This record gives sequence, structure tokens and C-alpha cells, in this order.
Amino acid sequence: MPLSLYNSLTRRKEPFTPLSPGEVKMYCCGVTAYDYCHLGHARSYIVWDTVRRYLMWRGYQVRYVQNFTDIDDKILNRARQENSTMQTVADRYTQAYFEDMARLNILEADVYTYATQTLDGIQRLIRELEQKGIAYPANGDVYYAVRKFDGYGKLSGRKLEDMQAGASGRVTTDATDGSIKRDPFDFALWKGAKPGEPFWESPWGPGRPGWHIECSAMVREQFGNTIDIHVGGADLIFPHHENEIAQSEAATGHPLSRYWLHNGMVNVGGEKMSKSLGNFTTIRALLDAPDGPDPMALRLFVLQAQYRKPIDFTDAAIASAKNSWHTLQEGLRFGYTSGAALGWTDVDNPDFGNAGAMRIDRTSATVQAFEATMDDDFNTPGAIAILFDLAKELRRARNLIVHEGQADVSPEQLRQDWQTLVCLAQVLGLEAQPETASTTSALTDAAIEELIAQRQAARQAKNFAEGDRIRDELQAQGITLIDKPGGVTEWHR
RNA sequence: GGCGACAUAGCCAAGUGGUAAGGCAGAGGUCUGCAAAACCUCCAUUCCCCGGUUCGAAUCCGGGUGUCGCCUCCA
Repeated sequence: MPLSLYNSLTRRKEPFTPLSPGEVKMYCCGVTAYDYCHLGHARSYIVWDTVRRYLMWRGYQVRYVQNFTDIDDKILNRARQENSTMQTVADRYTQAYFEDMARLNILEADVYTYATQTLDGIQRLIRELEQKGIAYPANGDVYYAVRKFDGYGKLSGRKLEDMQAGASGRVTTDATDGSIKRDPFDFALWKGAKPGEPFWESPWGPGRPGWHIECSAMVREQFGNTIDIHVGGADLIFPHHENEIAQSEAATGHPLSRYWLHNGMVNVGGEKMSKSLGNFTTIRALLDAPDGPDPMALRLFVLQAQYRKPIDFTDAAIASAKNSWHTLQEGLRFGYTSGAALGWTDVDNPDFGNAGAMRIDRTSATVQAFEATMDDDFNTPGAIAILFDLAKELRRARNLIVHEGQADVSPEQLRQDWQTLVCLAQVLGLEAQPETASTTSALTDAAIEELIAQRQAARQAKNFAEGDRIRDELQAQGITLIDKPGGVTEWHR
């Protein structure tokens, strides 16, 4: 069964066939580096990271390019506020971006592009558009004449006439924004620098590029005329991606991208999370909160909804994701917690638990079901349900081993299940680290046994308060006690 | 006003013609001094509403209602 994905350009699901067999050229619109990333950004990059991972799992060689917009009015405003420079501000938030994404287990792009490093390509593109009569200079600015491009509106499904007619109340103010545009929908390719603003020299005078042109130039520089998949937030469809298409296709005469994928928004109380509404939570604020979720729980929160649908960010949703992650995590740690008890001989191997080193049966019913689900436009909620089946099976086995001494499934079968879980989870970017010493206790086994004996004595003396105190003390150090019939107390870390 | 989505249990969420996955929360039972952990079991006769097509619809068609996004920077 082929991988099919929903193409915003055609507004339907289509089978995926790349330009060159086995290779995928993928471009993702990145952030404007003027502030810390919020959960909307988190969702977008988690989703595209997952798509990329799945394509790789499916055997495609993926070349993934993402940009940083480091020239922009908002960065400029920020720099002015702090009496700093655009570059300083952009560098700071670019660095923060890398930190946040690493925590969310988002793979680094093959190439990161920066507006400040693409000036030549940008100017070349603008010049071509100018030569073709599609761009026109005006007072140091350069604008794109949208009416010169027949396909304008094909991605967002709108017509200039409709926008003009309907937008009467909102765009009329355009008439006062200088009136140097020939049409209110024309957009800036180049902005002339006002006194005191940073600038780059150009054939049209000193200035800086408009926002949309950088992506067109970057894609062309990195990939050529046409790529396979162009992704970004749904809020970029218009005008950003529409304008990218207009710029690139008018210049090259070729389709910019064969498939356009867009992720749904993160909502708060039913409204889009955004800077302008002020209802945003940054990734780091959420993760660093006293009772904040594990980054993997956040990842799970995002992937438990289909990527095109809106998701509502609420405390309850995060709490649910935390608990869900706990279950998955237990399953993922199965090899570390129970492998030795099952007689697995390679638990001390450096590669033990490493998905990349595992061999699993890709024809198994479980893997086939996972692929069939993911093939349907990256149905991660369905895929996660499969992960839960495996994780619960493993958790059950682990508990049987802890409580009864042995599981009711063969070590070989458990090995296969565990490896399948680890590998499939990794495709979704969900990974659990083995419990480290810091999360468990520094107590020696002997010390623990001694405390348990003390508790046993207290309980026999009906001094339950003391007994419970010892139990709580051990629990606080990550030691769980299990009182079994017959006065026997077992424990595990 | 234009364009586009979506509406499934207390909450989140799959499922696009064959009789409702999964997660969270909750309930009961076993066990316990009480717990915890664990194990077992239960938890939508029904998919926003009204019509229609069909042997059969959450799924298709028509109409309605509601919510959201985009039309300005936005992941």
C-alpha cells in the first residue's frame, strides 16, 4: 500500500511519489528568531520531524532543509528595545531554538539556511522577476505584482477579486500605507532602509529583503526548481506560501513543490495560540515548570492528535499526556528493567536498547498495522494505539516477573515485542532513557533490606505510623515496596 | 463578506458504507493493618440536528446549527 498524504494544493489525499525514486527533497519553514518558541512552534516541528522520520523509516533518503528568518521587522524592533542589534537578537533566539528542539528529540536539519546568508540568491531572484516584468521598484522598495502571475491564489484557494470585495473593511487602510503599491495585494520583495535601519546594498539601493522571498531563494539554492514536500503551519498558507509559489514559479517556470503539507494550530481555550493574542506558553516555560511534563510527554500530547487538526492546550491534556507517557516509558524501559531477569545475555552491550542496532521483523502484523496507519496521511494517533498495545503487554510481563518471578510469555517473544516497541516509538521520536542513578536511590541493597526489616518490626509491634514512615522514606528515593501474603516484603527500584 | 476546516463517551482521540481503536479520568473485585503496586472486570445500542440514498450510514447526498482557522505578522 502506498504512502498517501493530504496535499493542501489539491485539497485531497494523494499517493506520494517523489521526483527521484527513493529520494525526498523536503523544506520546512522555520522560525523568525525574535523570541522563544512557544507550543505552536513545538507542535509544528514535532510533526514535521515525525514525518521526516517516517519517510526515512519507509526507506526514503530524505534531505531536510529548514530556515531561520534572521532579518525581519520584529527582530529589528526587539533589537531597538534592548539597544542591541538584529544579529545579536537573532543569534540568541536561534540558539534557544536549538536547545528547545533538542529537548523535544527533534532531529537536526541536514541544512539550516539563514536570510543573512542568502542575500545573493535573494537579489538574483528579485532581479529575474524584475526582468520578467513581474516585480517593480518603487521608492527604494521592490514589489511583486500579483496580477502578473496567473496562478496567484491556487494554494489558498482564493481569488483576488473575492479578497478585494470581501476585505473592504480591513484592507482599505492599505491606501494610506504609502500608496506606492500598484495593487493592495502586491507584496514587498525588497524594503528600502529608512535612516538608522540595518541594510544590505542592492541594485535598488540599501535595504533588506521582504519575508517571503528568502524561502524561494533558499529552496532554489538548496534543491533547484522543484522539491517534493514543502511544510509549515497552516497559518502560513496565505500569504506566505502563496507568495513563495508566486515568486518561485514566475521565475523558474516550474512547480515549487509537488506536495504542500500544513499542520493545524495549537489552541488555548478554543483560540489559536499566538504572540499577538498573548495566550502563548513557551516550550521552556512548560518543561521547566516545577511539575512540568517530560519533553516526551509533550511530544506525545502533540502526536495524539492528527497533525492537521487543531489541538487544545489545557492542563488536563498535559496531565493526561504525562500519565500516558508513563505507561509508554515503562514499556520502552522493559529491556533494562527485565532483560537480565529473562536471561538476555547482551544487556550490558553498549548497543543494548539502541533502536538503530535492532533487527525486527518488518513483516509482523504489528509493524504492518503501524505502517498501514502511518501511510494514511501520518495517522499518529492510530500508530500510538499500537504502541500502547505493546507497552501494556510488556508492562504486564514486567510486573509478573517482579511479583511472580516469571512472565507467562517466552523471553524470545518479549524480546521481539520490546524491540518492536522501541523501533516504532523511535519512528515517532519517542525515546525513553534508562533510569539513571540520580532518579533512583543511592542506597545500597543492604541498606534497603535493613530499612525493610525495621519496618517489618514496627508493623509487627502495630506501630504502623513508623512502618509507613519508612515506606514513604523509601518511596521518596524511588524504592517501591510490595507487601505480599505471608509477611514477605519485596521491593524494586 | 470571501475561502477553508471541523463537530464521535466526563475529557482527548482514531475510524469515510458492514455494525464504535486507543489514551486520560472513573467504578467494582482480588490482595492489604491501611496503602501502594499488581492482576481481573466494567465504562458510547451510538457518532451535533433534520431529511434522503442503501439490505445496511458515524461514514455518501441535501439542508440546518455550532466551533475554529485564513483573508494583516504568525508554526
